[in-house]
Amino acid sequence: MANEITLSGVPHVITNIPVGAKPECFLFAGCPELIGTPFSYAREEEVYGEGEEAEFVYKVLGGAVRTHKVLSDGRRQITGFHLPGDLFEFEQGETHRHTAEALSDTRVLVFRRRGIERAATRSAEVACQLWGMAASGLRYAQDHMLLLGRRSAVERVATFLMEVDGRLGGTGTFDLPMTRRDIADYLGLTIETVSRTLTELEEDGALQRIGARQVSLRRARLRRVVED
Amino acid sequence: MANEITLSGVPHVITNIPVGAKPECFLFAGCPELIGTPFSYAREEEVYGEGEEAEFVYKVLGGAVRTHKVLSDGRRQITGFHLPGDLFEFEQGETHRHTAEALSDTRVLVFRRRGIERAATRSAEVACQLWGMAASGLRYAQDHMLLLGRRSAVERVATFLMEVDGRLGGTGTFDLPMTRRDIADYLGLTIETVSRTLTELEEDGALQRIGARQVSLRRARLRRVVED
DNA sequence: CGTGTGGTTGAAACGTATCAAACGTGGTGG
DNA sequence: CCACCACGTTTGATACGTTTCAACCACACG
Repeated sequence: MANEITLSGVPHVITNIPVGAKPECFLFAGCPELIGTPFSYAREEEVYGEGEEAEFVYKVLGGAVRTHKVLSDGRRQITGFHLPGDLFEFEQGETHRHTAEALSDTRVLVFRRRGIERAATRSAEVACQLWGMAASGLRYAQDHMLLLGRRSAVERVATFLMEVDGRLGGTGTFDLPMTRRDIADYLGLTIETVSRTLTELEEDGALQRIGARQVSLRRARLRRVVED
Repeated sequence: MANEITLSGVPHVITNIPVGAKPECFLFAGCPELIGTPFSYAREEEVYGEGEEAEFVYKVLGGAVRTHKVLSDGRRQITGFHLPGDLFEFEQGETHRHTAEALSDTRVLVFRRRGIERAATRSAEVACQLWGMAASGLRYAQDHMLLLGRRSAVERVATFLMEVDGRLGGTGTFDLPMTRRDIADYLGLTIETVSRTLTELEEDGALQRIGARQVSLRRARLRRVVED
């Protein structure tokens, strides 16, 4: 992986613009001054921790990342899964409000927050893009509030499966990239409830499972369960 | 109330800049081109409904507004209470993702979304302010996810009381501006549980009540309950 | 072929929801 | 001015869904 120096797990960005940078190196399409540096994390490796200084913004190239918050007694709430193409931790503020960890071996692009902020203060277009991304993150979070506050376990799991399916291409058949624990901590349930709910959905013919990870959704039936 | 024409409940903004506009008419300090128009809503009146075209951004001057989402069977999740000074519905997008209603008689300033977007595309500073506001809304929503997904009823109510206290001046004694139903729908509980939890907290000496609305918090004890 | 990790299943406990009734307070009309 | 009504709140008894604790299973890995 070029353009990268690693020093005790922390990415050190080379600031010179590499010649012939590929388009996917950019933060946004049409913003060539913001070049990311590739970086990799192993399965379960921490990308950053809550409270740490927020120096970078991340864009997932391959693999997946989860961001979460924890209470002192260990209760955990996952606030998002970040799949290829997603940007995360582009909020403002000095320190990280989450911990981020790689679900599987993951490649990301890191962008200096400084550079992004400088670009935003100079270019209204960049700033508007950032506004838009924060706004869509907010919409997503508000939808998830409704799920956490008001939906039953079956509804949560069914919603989750349809969401992952959509983000993974919408074929209806895919491998869950996360463990039961991650799903539970995302949905505000326990692993046992997630597991039981999956078997229940399978018995109702709303999905089929092959092994623990692969699922084939009967989307019409799942939609009936969610039934906005 | 000057500079206002009402037509079937919808505010119609006068686009001429009024001479001698007061500073609190502005969306941000130091952005004189964005002038708001005052408007009022009665208790329980709808400000806008989910799915409607999003034409305005709102800033609360007095009173309070709640924004919520509903499922088809009536289950409701309040995503935020908006008190004097707060801006809301400044996200991007064509249509409203929430319904907004006045908790009590409420005065707001409305700003044309068009004008704000135009200002944002022209001024990086404006766009950065909007980015910042969306980002802080996102942080707030993520904290609330942790509450809804992982905290018990007592913790939710205690957190809520401390939050309202902080936003109402932090004196420890205040009148709750919303009903038990609103509190319940904000915290993902039922009104009965909210009520029982309040009596429980009172019995534990964590607060005192006068009537249904006024509370005096023993903040040290409440903090022990929350105990991040 | 054992060992570890993640997943499933079962039984019982727990916390919150549900249903129902009583209470209190503020507003209205006699 | 007081009686009455309506609405929001509190309290009680019971039901239900999810969690907890425990055992078991399946698969990957050394």
